[in-house]
Order: sequence, then C-alpha cells, then structure tokens
Amino acid sequence: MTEIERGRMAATMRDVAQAAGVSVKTVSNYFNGYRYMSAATRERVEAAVEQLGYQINVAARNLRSGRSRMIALVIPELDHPYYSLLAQQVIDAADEVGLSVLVETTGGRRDRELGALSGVHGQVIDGAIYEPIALRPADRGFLDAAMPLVMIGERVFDGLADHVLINDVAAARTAMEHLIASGRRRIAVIGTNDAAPPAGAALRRIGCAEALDAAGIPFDERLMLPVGPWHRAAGAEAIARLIDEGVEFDAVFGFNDALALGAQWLLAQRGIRVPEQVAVMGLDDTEDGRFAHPTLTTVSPGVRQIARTAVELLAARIADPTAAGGFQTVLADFDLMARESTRAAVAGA
Amino acid sequence: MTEIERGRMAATMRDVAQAAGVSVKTVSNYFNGYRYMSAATRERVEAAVEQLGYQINVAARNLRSGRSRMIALVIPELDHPYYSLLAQQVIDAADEVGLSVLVETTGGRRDRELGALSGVHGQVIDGAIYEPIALRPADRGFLDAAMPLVMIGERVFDGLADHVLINDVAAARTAMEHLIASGRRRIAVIGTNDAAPPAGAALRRIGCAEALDAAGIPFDERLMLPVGPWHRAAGAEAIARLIDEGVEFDAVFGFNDALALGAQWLLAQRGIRVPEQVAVMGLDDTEDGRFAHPTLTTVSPGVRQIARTAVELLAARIADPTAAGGFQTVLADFDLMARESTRAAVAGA
DNA sequence: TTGTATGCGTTATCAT
DNA sequence: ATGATAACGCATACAA
Repeated sequence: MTEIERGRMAATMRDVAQAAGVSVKTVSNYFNGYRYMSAATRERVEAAVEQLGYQINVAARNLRSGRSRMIALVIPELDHPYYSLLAQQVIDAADEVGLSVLVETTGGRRDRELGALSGVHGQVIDGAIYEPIALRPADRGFLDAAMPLVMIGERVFDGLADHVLINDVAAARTAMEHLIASGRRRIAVIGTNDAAPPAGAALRRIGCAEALDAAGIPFDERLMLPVGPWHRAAGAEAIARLIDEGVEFDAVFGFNDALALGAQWLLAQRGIRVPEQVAVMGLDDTEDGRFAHPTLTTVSPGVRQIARTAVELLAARIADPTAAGGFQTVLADFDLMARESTRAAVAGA
Repeated sequence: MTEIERGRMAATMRDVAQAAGVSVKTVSNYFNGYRYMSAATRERVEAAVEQLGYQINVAARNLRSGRSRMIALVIPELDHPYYSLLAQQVIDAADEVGLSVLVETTGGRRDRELGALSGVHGQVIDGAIYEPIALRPADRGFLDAAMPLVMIGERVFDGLADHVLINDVAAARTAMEHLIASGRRRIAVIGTNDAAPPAGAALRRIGCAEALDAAGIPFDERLMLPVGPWHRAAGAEAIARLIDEGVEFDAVFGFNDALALGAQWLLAQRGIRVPEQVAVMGLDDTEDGRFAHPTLTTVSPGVRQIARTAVELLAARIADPTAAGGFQTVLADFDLMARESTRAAVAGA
C-alpha cells in the first residue's frame, strides 16, 4: 500500500498515535475514558484526532470487545399507536446512554418471539427489551438468550429477567371504578382471553372482577369479550357481535385504546350515542384517543417512564452482567385520564 | 487457554474446519455461497456446523468485510401513523433480503437530519433510507454521507441518490378533483408552507392550484393554511383559526391524514357536520382514517410498495456501489380511497 | 476446487 | 501514566 493510498483511507488509531507521538494504547485509553492520563497527553491526542478527522472503527471495537452498544427492541408490531410510541421512547432513552436500537417485530407469533433473540440479531446485540405477547411461563425453557433482558408488559419469565410494567390489576380496577362511579352497571370488557396469570389480560380481568365485586355488581361472563390482536377492528367486531346478540350494556372498557376506539367507532356507526347511551374507556393514552370524538377516557401508563426504566435497567445489566442481587420488577405509575367518552352518567340505558 | 475453556466457548470457523477436515477458507466459502464446492465437502461442512452449533461471528465478518448488513431508516419520528407504518414495511422488506434496520429519528430538525448519517450510526451502516423534512436543496453540500442512500418523500438531493416518492402534484390534484366533483367550491388546504419545489408541500400546492384552475374556481390564498409539524393538533388549530376568522369553506384537504383528522375532530367539536356541511379528505391512508367517524376519504400512497422499492434500490446499491447509470427516481402508485367524509355534495354551505 | 498466510483496527495484558 | 504486543474471528490474495 502506497503512502498516497494510506492518505486517502480513513485514519486508524495507529495514525492518531503516530501524529500525537504516543502509543495506540494511549489513544485507546482516551476514547474509553481512562482516567489516569496527563493533561498534556490528552491534549495532544485530541489535536491529532481533530487534525486527522479520526473516528473510532466500530467494527473493530465490537470484535475485540465483544460488545456492540446495540440493543434490540422486540415487539409484536410497529404499526400500532402504543408500540410506535414505546419504540420512540426507547430509542430516545437509549440514545442518551449511547445505545443504538434495532427494532424487531414478531407479528405476535410465538415462534418468532422465541427466535427473536437468536440468529443474526442475537449475536450482534448486547441485550434486549422484550415484549412478547404469545409466550407463556411454560416457554421459558425454549428461550435461550444468554444476554441481558428486560421484559415489558407481562410477567412471564419471572426470576429470569428484569421486568417493567404497570400494575395490571390496579389499572383495570381503576378503570372499572371510574365507569361504575359514573353510574354504569353493565360494562362490556374487551380483551379478556383464556390465558392465566401472570398474563396481562388475565390480571386486568381480575382487576375488573374486583371492582365489580366491591360495587356489588354481579359478574356477567357474556360481557367478557375475548379477542385476537388488540386492534381497532377487533374492538369493533366484538361490540358488533354483542349488539347483534342482544346483550345489553351501558359501558365498554377496552384493554387498550385501539380496542376502545374500535368499539367507539362501531357505536357511532350504529347511531349509539357516546357517552349518553354507552360510555367508553381504554388503556394506553395514545394520541388517537385524545383526538377521538368524543375524546377517549383512558388510563395512561406512563410509556416514557416505562421506556426509560427499561433502558436504564438494561444498560446496568450490560455494564455489569455479573451483578447478582436477583432481578427487579418495577411497577410503573399510571393515571386516569377522564375525558368526554365517560362523561354524564345515565342509569339503565 | 485449556481445552476445557475452549470447549465452552463459541465455536469458531477454525473449529468447524478442523471438525470437517477442511480449511477455514472452505468453511468461509460455504457461508458466502461460493459456488464451486464439491457436494461431499459441502456435506462435511454442514455436518460440522450442525454438530458444533456454529454461528458465524458477525463482528469479525463486519471488520474484515467492511460491511454490516445493516441499514438505517432516518425519519422525523416513529410515533406517527404514517412513519410507523413505513418503518414496519421497511423492516419487513429489509428482513427478506437479509438486512437489519436501525431506526433513527430526527424530530424533523435540520441539524439532526444532516448529522444522522455521520457519527456512530454512519459508520456501522451500509446505507440508509432517508426521509428528511427540514432539508432544502441548498443543504446538499452539508450532507457528507459516503454511503448508498435512497431518499423517500421529497426530491431534495436530485442527482445525488435514488428517490422513491409519489407524484405529489398528481396526488394532490386527484384529491382536489374528487372534492370538486362532489360539489365543493371553497376548499381549505392544510399543509402548504413557504418552501419551493421540489419540496412535497410545494408540489402538492401546485396540484391543488391546477385542479382549481381546471374547474374554473378562483384561487383564494386565505384558504391555504401553512402549519408546522403535520400532526392532528396542527390540523385542528388551523381549522379553528379559519372558523374564528369567519372565512367560509365547504371542504378541507389535509396534506396528510393526521392534519385531516385533526380538522375533522375540530369540526365535530364545533358541531359542524361532516360531510353534510364540510367534506374532509386526507392523504396517507393510515388506519386512523379507516376508523374515524365518519371514515376518512384519502389518497393511498402504497406505503408497502414505497418501502419495498426503497429497500430493493438500496440493496442493489450496496451490492454494487460502482454501478453507474445515474440515480433513479421511482414514482409510486397512489389510489383514491373514497369514504364517508366526502360523501353527498351540498352546494354553497 | 481447496489450503496457507496475512491483516482488518481495536482492546487487554503485561511490563515499565 | 504510558508503551509494546498479542489476540479477537473472519475474508481474501495467492499458491497449489
């Protein structure tokens, strides 16, 4: 390689060392924030870096250090108000601690959720923020991710990773209490499914039952509506079926905003007035709800806090994988956001 | 290092070669799809790989090859119906050709859009799909990305990269023609700004003017509503201002669905009936519009096609960066999606 | 068609 | 506080 050729190629640490009159180790120290370095040396390195326009070679660093400063965010889908918000918040929080985010979507399919951490991605990332929706505690044996993991949303894999989530029971109970306080008695609940705790849906169902029980309202299984993916279409279909079956109800609680908005949309299409005839509330506090008509009452899970907490926990695990002390479960705050869709109680619609 | 230690560590290509009784070069050939290999050799390599559970070391490959098989998707924000859909489609399309996607959001800020391709990310990616919204043609000198680039959405940097976008003029004209055909004459347009072509907003404004001109409808600057970010709140505010100023209008065309839905929301809040009094239409075909009440008429830009085309162009550039022949501009198809929000013309509202 | 040898640019060990 | 040097695991000339 001629001098000319070298001159055109990106500068290496060796070039910087040579220009600064120090060893590569010193330059490396500089970039890794090594504390014991004389001010004079530091300045000379800085000058050489500046002069050569040097940028550290990430590939070489990754190979040698076995780290990539990249994490994966594994979620069912990105094209969804809640997940896209979560992803944005995770990306922002990660950026602040110098981590890049590889977004991986699974379509909510069990096989892809299990495989998300192996394969090419699994090798290139230092850890993952992981929100599976199809896995059950029994799947823990199939997940062979030998990497730091922070789980979001459901407490599968308890004792295997850190968890960040809202208190599903309490959040659902709060929502139901709000509806009950506004005079509703026959509350359709969308999103229940046959999963057992600690699945989020099961916990939220428990919260609903608790609220009904405390208010002395009889539990009616016909008002518990299991659905597939928590999309608007599913919410609309569930309520359409309920109406067509002639089951009476005066409120709807969707386990997420999309379900609730789908329900609210269908009610509008059928000419049923919200909130006069039927109240509607969701859980997520996505922007859609704030611009629905009427605006959607919901429970806000503090996505920003969840994302930041998850990133912080993950960064800590990556920095010190051996840190024992067991895994943490952080319950994030939530807030009731009372809006138009649950205003004005009208008894016995 | 003892044999025991080695046994516990991840297998390397050397281990595979040894187990298969071939050289590392042969194993490397196997993983890189080298064609000239005897069936017997291939089988032995496969067996050894299987037996050792070998996975190629991505970091080493990246260092040696100078490639990462990663691309960046640079967009203003992820928490937005259009961009989250685009991101999902890009991730899916990239996955099919073996590329991973690093999502980088800029908040629509010029400095971050310019810097998105340099720094750490810039070094680790093989190319980028790039949708800046704050840049102008004059910024081309400031963007020093020595990497394959596919631009989406606006034709800044013509002749510097491939472009994939819809025909903004035609799409806007189609939307306006639809409104005019339904009997509307005073159409408020949200999203115009002071940028000159080839900015998308400017092109769409031209399309609007063309449609008005063809229909013999006088152009009224008061109906052209510039806004900041194309969010629902901006659409609502623009229409609120228009109403408060007493400007009459019988239709609204938002340059994206979010603006249109914000407008539609405000109209509902003010008790103005859509579409009877005012028709509303958008452009994007996001899910929000399909579940708005009334459902939102819009122009569908075929996001899936855009994403796939962008990924294909980028993959081709990465595979052969020297491929001359100039850069391509691909105009994606669009479709009018007529729904409830523009039904039933009522003249002279 | 396959093998040998070298180097990609960094970090880490050890020595000073 | 700094330097010399050996890996990290793979790809690729070049040789055979």
